[in-house]
Amino acid sequence: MFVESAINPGRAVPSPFAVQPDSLHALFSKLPAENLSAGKILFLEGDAATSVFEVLEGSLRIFRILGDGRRVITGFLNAGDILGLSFRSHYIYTAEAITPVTVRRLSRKVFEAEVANSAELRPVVFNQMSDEMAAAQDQMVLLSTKNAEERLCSFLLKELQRALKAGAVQPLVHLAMTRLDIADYLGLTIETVSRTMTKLSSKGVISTSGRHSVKVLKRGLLAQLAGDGDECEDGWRPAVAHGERLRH
Amino acid sequence: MFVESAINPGRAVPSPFAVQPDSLHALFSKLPAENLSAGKILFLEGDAATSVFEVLEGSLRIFRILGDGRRVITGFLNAGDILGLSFRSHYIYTAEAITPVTVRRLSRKVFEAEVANSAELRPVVFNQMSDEMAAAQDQMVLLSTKNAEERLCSFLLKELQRALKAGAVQPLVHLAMTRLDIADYLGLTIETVSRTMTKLSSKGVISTSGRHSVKVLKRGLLAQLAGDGDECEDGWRPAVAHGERLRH
DNA sequence: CGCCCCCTTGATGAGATTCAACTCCAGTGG
DNA sequence: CCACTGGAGTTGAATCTCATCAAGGGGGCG
Repeated sequence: MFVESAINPGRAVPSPFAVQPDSLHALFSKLPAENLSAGKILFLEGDAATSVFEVLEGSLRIFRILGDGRRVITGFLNAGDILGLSFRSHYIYTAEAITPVTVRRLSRKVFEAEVANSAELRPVVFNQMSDEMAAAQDQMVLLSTKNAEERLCSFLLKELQRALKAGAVQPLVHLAMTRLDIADYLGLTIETVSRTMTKLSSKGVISTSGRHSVKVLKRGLLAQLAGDGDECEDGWRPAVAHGERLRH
Repeated sequence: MFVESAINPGRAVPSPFAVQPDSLHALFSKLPAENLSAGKILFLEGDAATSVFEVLEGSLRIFRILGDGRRVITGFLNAGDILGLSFRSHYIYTAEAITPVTVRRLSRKVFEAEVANSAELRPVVFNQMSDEMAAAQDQMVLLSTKNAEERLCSFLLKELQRALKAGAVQPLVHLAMTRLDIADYLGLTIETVSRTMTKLSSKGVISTSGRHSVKVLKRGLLAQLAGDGDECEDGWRPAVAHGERLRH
């Protein structure tokens, strides 16, 4: 059950269900499902954060809009994900449906009361928040240091892992979002995303069919091109430049 | 006490003490202080996450090292900050002293037990984690969309706000970290940071004296150059492209 | 005082953005 | 059934910002 707790592996996995899959899920199970059609807003940045959501079906993008109209997508959500934990009084980003979406809504008050009353639930919520934090850190690493190809490969690799974890047998990724979404998520332009996709296709790493379907032909190479293949894996430690460990 | 909860303002503030300043602090108050000299490591990425820390004095950098040796600084910590909340079983980054540092160490087990037993403490811990998440999101926005000047101005502005909040009367910022630290934090090179500093000086926005002292001469212009001056402030809302709100 | 490291400044080049044209596809209505 | 239309994606050429490579200052500490 705690296989996800080894050195790094669970970090990039956005699913909240790596541990104790059911206890959070159960909170929502008796609530009515709500439907959003594609393009509809679930909540806006700046709104009072009154609800926590569970995504039952479909995909959403979460983003912030800057003063000059630029959009930064900070994440995508899919079936099984929980949305709305890491907020104080107001939502710090907008959540919008990419595809038709089904969610369950739990009032924040009830949610907090349930968490307060359940010693089982607390570590699950805590782990969920820690995973979100870890994913944000990964994204910061991607945005600070990776070039266009590395970013796109990282993205495709993560989507592939998600698909496989969700039960896919073929290395086939369905990208619900548009190229512009991917660009805004990776800190690139739509043209650069498109060009890089083309380059990966011509290298034989992937093959695209239609706008939303990508088959991964060379997973190893994809991982290598993603740039963090050997990052701190299996016991590797950064060289300590001029410091010793703190005795304690 | 809840002034920090208005639309956005508290978001970028890393201090955990915006609300209920003392309850977290109190947890650590009876513990012995530990000292680290500059350059010493408090903990390494990948270490078992056994402790939570309170910084009493000094500054630290938290970072990850990539396979090829590149370093990504994901944050800086100062007196009053809490370190080590957002972890699962292992630390996901390294924490290293920039200046001589004094910390108090609380075992994770004890910390979790205390939190479990105190209904007062839980929302404080929760808010602290939410603030960390918000700061991470801000950093993602900075790294995705801002150019070198905007990044540096954002950074200086944040440091200025921290200094003022800490009781500074003059608009004087002390940068404990090196240019390389700033570069690794902002996703730039040391040369670009240096050039941009020079440019801001010659524009009369700031004036530097020595390597670590920066006086902010034109705070308004600095905020404007930071690029998010009018981002969603006072009720501004992003135009909803093709969506309506979900009725609920 | 002198050395070393940190920082600054300059010249060049690579990679991504920008601007622009064109293709492809889905949906619509005649 | 097919032409029309508009959004999404692709491709090309020019531009620009920032990284890289290289050399020179300056401050702090022995």
